[in-house]
Amino acid sequence: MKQKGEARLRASPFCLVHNNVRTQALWDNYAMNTTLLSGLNPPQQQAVTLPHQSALILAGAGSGKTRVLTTRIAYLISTGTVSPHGILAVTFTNKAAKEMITRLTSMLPINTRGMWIGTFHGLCNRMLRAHFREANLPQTFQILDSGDQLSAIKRVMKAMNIDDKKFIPREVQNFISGSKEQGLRANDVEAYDPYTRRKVEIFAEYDAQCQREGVVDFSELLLRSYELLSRNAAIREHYQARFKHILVDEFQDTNPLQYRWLKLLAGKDNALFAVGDDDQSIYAFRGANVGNMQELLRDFHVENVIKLEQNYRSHGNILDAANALISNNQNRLGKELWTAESGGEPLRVYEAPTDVEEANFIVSEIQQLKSEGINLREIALLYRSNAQSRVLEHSLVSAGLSYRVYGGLRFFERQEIKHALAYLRVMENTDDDNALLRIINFPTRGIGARSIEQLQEVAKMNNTTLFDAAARAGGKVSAFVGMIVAMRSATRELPLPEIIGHVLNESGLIAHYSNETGAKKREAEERLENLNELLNAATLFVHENEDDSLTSFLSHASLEAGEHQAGDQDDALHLMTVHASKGLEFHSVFITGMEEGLFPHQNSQHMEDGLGEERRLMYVAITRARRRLYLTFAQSRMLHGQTNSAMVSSFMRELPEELLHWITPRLAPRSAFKPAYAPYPTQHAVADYAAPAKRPADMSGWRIGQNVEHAKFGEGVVLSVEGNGADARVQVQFRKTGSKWLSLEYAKLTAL
DNA sequence: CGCACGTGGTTTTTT
DNA sequence: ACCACGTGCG
Repeated sequence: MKQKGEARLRASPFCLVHNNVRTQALWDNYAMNTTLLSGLNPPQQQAVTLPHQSALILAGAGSGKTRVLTTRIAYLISTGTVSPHGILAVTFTNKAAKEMITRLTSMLPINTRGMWIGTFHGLCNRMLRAHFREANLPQTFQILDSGDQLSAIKRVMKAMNIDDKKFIPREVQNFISGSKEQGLRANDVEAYDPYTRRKVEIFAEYDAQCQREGVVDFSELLLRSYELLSRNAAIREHYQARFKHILVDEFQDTNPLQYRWLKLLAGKDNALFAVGDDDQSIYAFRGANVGNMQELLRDFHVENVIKLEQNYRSHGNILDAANALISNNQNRLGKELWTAESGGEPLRVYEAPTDVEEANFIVSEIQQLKSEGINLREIALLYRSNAQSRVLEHSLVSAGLSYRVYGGLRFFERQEIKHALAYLRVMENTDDDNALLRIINFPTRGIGARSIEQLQEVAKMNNTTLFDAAARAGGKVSAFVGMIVAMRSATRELPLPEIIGHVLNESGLIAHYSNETGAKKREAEERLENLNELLNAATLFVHENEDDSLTSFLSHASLEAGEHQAGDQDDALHLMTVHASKGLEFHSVFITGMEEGLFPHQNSQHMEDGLGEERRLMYVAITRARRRLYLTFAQSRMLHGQTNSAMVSSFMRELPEELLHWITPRLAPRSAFKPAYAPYPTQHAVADYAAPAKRPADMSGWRIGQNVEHAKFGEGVVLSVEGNGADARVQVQFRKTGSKWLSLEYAKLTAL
């Protein structure tokens, strides 16, 4: 066994010899490392065993990215290259961080304590808690989630007397977060027009308000941490001396601020090990900058990019389709997936007349798959936008198939949970006006809008927080203050779950929901269950965390809004957006709504590299499938209450025909195009429906899919036909001018 | 205070 | 079509 491992290592050009330091520890762990490395392919081994230098690992879908990342850490530690203390591993989601810890625990005989493994936000929070004074924050600073941030912005705008019609709070929020993600404070933003200047003023006021109230939003966690490191040499040097190895997952998703944060921590001596896939960059819309990959190569003098191109997930045809599609993108770092598996099945394509029929087809296929023994949990229905799930759900319910929709409201975002947490937050930090406003009159205790306004005026006049103003008020307001103070002293010595139990009762939340009757009864019962679940979450938290303080739990609640729900066990279909599917895999995948305007989405056209991002999204969707992939589309679909006709997605034409099996009659072959127009036929949705045998010409003489020419509008394709005789109208999608309804009595249409 | 009605928005979303 | 949110009335 040992011999075999040794032979393999010798045979590999990427063996331990890379590591020039022949430490005793290395030798001791030789056997262990052969185990660690066995089963890795050569590029994976090369990545895992790289010497102390910065590296970019281009890891394709299903190429063992997480495995390489965790094995790298295990390798560094077991060879004695670095102690756990010197490891910083960063992810984007809590799920990914947990996964990494779980895998490491199973690989290493030591526990992961000492390493910093977590999300960007989690780690920044940790750092700010450790240096709250230097970061100019109260010890018990609270974290605003996006909802909290939005209400805080609305409050600022109200105080500034700003018309929320002219300045839409949501947009201001994007502006503020967007700026911070670029590393910009209000006075760093260059504003050349009055509108932007006003937004900058709101930005500045908002930050001032957050500072007064002792709260930070998500991007503030990062920015504040970045500023702490850049301004405080002692702290910066401390962490630079500590984290010899910095490892980043999903590097293509980093925003400019996150990249600067990483650079600062890496300093000039530490190794940044970045794993990512430019072809799976699908979060540009929220500030991710794929360009960071090229910058990394330059800034860190990365000499060799290691590519992980062997895919262990999908059959050949699926990969071939993905490769063909993504090859249409520009400026790729370059990478082509391959597999040792055979070609497998062709991709199945289905064209439905309507979205409802598309859903019905999917249901019947699922029933077929089910009868073949495929578990429902191994099947995913993917769509570009959430609105599409509705029709699918309807059909699934009728067919009695169980399913789970991902991406709904999460646990800590539920109203009743937010209320309960708000009580706890005010107890922790009375300056948190956001939290105070949420609960001062919930459950209702006779403190109306008028009283609250008065409080706000008093607070503003005396330059204090609402709680201080409330403490000086009388009547019901002072009763409220008394309640908070009493809660705080009554729970001072209690363990976390008991603190929460006390607050749930004393606040009147339990009583409030218990008293609901009539139409709201059911809803209230569910809310009570969730409050009970909050107690369970607290109990679990105490078990799992060393620091089981209330502050720590509240951070946890903000940073980890809670995995979607329990119920992972039951065998149910997965319904989700393509975005949400990243990182997952299924035996069978349905990519639904393959229509121009939907996927690629219409709005992507106005954005730089919008089509490229949509194509990457499609690439992600395709590569989720292990064995079987369906692509379905509908000629007409109900959207925003209106039935729309659409052409098939231009992406369909980017898939090699020989990989496709058309269940419905297939589209006209590529030769039917005249590529005289734009390089991508998206703007001028190209006419390419073959005459489907099933749909004969109707009384009007025109049939759907017919290629036509109009004297004025040029070439197009018939999307639908309506009415007869003098009333007959046809809807035509023209290459150049979009779709139009034409009355057949007047329009001069010629068949092509 | 709570309900009824009106309005705006509806690509993707983690922290 | 549908949902979330805000305002105004009883």
